[in-house]
Amino acid sequence: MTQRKVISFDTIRVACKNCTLSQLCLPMGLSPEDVDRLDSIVKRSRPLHRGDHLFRSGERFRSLYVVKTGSVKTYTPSEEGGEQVLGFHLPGEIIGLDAIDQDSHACSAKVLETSAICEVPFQRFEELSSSIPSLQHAMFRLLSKEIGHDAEMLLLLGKKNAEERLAAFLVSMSQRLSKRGLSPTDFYLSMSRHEIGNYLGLAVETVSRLFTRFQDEGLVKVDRKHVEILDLPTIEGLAGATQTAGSRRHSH
Amino acid sequence: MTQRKVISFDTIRVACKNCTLSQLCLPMGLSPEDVDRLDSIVKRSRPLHRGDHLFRSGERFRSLYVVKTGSVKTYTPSEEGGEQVLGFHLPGEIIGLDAIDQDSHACSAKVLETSAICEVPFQRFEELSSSIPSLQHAMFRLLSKEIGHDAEMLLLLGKKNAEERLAAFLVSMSQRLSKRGLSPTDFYLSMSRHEIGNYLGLAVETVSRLFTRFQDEGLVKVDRKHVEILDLPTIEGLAGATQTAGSRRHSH
DNA sequence: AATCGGCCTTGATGCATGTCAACTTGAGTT
DNA sequence: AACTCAAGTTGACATGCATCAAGGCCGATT
Repeated sequence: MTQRKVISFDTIRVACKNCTLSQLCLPMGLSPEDVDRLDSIVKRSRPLHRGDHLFRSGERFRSLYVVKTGSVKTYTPSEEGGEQVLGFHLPGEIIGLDAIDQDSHACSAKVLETSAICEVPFQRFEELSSSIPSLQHAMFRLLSKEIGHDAEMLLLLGKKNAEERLAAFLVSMSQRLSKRGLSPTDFYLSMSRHEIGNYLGLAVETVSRLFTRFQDEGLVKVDRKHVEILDLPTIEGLAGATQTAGSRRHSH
Repeated sequence: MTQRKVISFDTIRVACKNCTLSQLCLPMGLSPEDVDRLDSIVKRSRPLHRGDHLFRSGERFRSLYVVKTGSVKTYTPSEEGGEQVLGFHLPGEIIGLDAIDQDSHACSAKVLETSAICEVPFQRFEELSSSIPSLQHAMFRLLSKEIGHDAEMLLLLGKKNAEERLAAFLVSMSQRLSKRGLSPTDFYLSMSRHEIGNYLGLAVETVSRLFTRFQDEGLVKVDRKHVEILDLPTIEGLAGATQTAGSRRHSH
């Protein structure tokens, strides 16, 4: 809850057209004029801090949110404090897509570290995308991409073992960070081991043991939240292995 | 591959406006005129049979498909014949949404029984939905609904035990069939035990044992593909139970 | 610098469920 | 009616990972 550093407002008062994320975000493929129109409906608030919520399960759906800097986790809280982590969201990624249908949020979104967030009022966005075909197309693609990503997670949770899951997690982080211009082999995780385990359907202890094992095998160097990937190809192999020869589960 | 019965063509040459599924399908909330416009781009082919593919992984994406009668499974094939079943699709449900982003199909869709399918060429659909705001809205909701459904599956695969998974599967089938005017307590499953297990992340044997157990406990009566649900409330309880007192996994 | 508490790690143990194997059943074929 | 084959069932056994428990480490607070 303690704020580490004062973030300059200049860093978040940027328009979409100047945003380095525009290739990953909604402006994807829009003309400069259309980007301006989109920009005009986007709200930018002051930075949020670790633990703050963008929205909570059950709340009325009004806006989509885009991570500009920092990171966010989405999760479905259950009675008795249990939860299922649905995802970790990095800059450029859009949050709240699952709420369009029900008009209310089924999951909660919590900020993992000091983060800047863009808010996109959905009704206005819908009007706008009616009049900008390429924005409608970008939105269809975005929703579709989310569905595709979920399908990958289903495969991960349905068929992969603990080792494959953590490897897949590391590869995913590596790729996504890389797309954002950061190092694919040296990064800090903003989420706890507990949250990683929850996300991957594993116990904290299993995650911890796997990190240790990967380190012992020379695949990574881990110091708390700091991860250095030493042998990405091997980790990709572990992650991708839908079934390495002679392994178990649902072969046939 | 053997065709059981000759299906009259009249049963599939129906327009969207006369379709009993219009409340569940794309025409959801459209004016009669707009339904006609949508109808004009929809193609209806002759019935497909068990084992036929709507599309295969890797193929170029051209159309969305809607189940009109029958049922379809989607799955991601992997090398060596393994697969992850992503879903079973009943009348009114739309298939192919995950392919919009990549412009190619990442999964395959196979017909489980003789089925009638509507094909919706996507490019034309996109043009149409630009000019019909309520169609755009319906499509956003549909994509969003799919994302919400996937999130439920993530919770199921990430946190629920075998018993809860099969119960959730039965409840889901019951609810969806009920919405289509069929009995919520008496139905035939078009998929094999193997496919159910694959979908739920369980071994065939586990599924089989659970059906037997549920039957012994008087919750259902099962005869091969025929399922009668005798005690729906209890099954719903098992399915919903995010964590029944004294059970294991990620409590805390 | 001492204390505290959360997070992480490591070890020991148990169980749910996967795996292997044998048998049963029913539908289709001859 | 005998045969065949795929699908399902049931039992015996193996194991990956959760669970339980204890201890270590670091950052925050005083």
